Amino acid sequence: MNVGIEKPLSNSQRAVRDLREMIFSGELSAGSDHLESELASQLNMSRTPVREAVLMLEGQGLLELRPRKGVRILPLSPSDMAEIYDVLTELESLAAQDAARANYTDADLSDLAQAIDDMDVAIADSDLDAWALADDNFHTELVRLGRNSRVIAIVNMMSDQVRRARASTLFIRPLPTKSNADHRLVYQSIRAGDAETARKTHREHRQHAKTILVDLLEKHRLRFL
Amino acid sequence: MNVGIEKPLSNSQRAVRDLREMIFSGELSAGSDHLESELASQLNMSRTPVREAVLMLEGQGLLELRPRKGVRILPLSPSDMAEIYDVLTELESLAAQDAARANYTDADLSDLAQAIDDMDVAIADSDLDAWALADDNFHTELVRLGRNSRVIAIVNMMSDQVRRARASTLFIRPLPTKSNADHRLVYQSIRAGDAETARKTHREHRQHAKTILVDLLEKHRLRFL
DNA sequence: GCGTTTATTTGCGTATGCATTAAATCATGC
DNA sequence: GCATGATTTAATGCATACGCAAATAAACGC
Repeated sequence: MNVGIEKPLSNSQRAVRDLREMIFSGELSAGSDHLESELASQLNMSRTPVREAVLMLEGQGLLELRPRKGVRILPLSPSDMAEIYDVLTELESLAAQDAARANYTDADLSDLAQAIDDMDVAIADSDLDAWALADDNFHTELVRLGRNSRVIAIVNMMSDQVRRARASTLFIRPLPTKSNADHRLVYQSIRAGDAETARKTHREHRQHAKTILVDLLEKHRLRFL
Repeated sequence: MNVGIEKPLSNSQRAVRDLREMIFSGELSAGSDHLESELASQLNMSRTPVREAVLMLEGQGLLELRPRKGVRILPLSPSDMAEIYDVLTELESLAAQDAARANYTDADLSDLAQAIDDMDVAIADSDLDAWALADDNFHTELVRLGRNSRVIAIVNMMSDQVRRARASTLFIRPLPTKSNADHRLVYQSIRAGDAETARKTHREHRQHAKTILVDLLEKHRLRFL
């Protein structure tokens, strides 16, 4: 176990962590520009590690480096969300299929099952934050079970981008009371080793989620997040 | 048109370009370690832009930064190749489907058709390099037609990694005489607007290519590329 | 000899300063 | 009044320097 000893994070690592946090929290809002030197002084370090962090986050698609204009926090349009959801749909479905083929024991799948149960509880409590957390856990765990490190990396990256939008989208959408039935079906297919059903079910689930979300964004005229 | 005027590339951009080239050409071989300062002097610049380039390439999965051990050019195992092919399969199939839905004109699809014709010629000539180039073009164009910028970015990234292995794999595999029939079928489905067939056909094509390649690597005991 | 400690080397992370160059501002002519 | 070119401003890209920590070598005790 990790016994409390925190390894001293390097400044550039701190910068990555803190900048991500600032982006997710909205402290750095989408579309806003920031000079390297400003960020550096906010984070109490020199430009060098900030620059390195910014370079990495640019690779993650969270921001954009525009020489002499500053660092721009990338906004997400509905069509960006559509793109992201399409990628997530394909790769998570692959993960579901691979997970089903892996002959996992119930113990291996316990985290997945737990996430589903947590979502049920959250829905019963109408606790949107808890639901969002459990939903994250479900998808993270599903992808982990697929055991494709590239898929895991890409899905995490895309999920990060979605996470930013969640603050705005979470409270305008209806409680996803039905969606957990899909989750359970995916879970059972994996458990049963039925790769085709796992894949197909998850795929349809994700496609449905996409249309719901995109329609919602359009309806609320949320052009950018 | 771009009339010959080349904008002066920044040093870190040059570093990215040159390091990539050195990796693809094998000048920096898979598994080898290199100090930042060595690379810097090879590229005639200071450590700073090299470091920035390395950071970006690390995000692309081409190398790994191991403090005090140097920059490690990442080797690709057969299971890495399997992972990559799985991702490519899913995302390219998505692109094929989306392309079919886009109602492209023959003119829009001319590059795709051209790539297929080029492959035919290359196969007739037994020109493996020409075939590889045309094959690249086909896949690049297919994904471009899918019009999902994230898919394009990810596929390019994964293709880069495959490209490194091609030098080793190209000459041990049989001439892909049959594969072009698949390409044509995908093309025709896109042209006909038959998204399901385009998707399914390309998917099967890619899965087939994966098993061929992975088997070949195993058979030749190519543990790392 | 061999394991342990201490010295030395060396590569990295970061700070800093400067030259470059794009943007912004201003001046000038039409 | 507007456009165009000159001038100023300022953010960046990069080189350089330095301290720290890790790796290696050397010295030492057993």
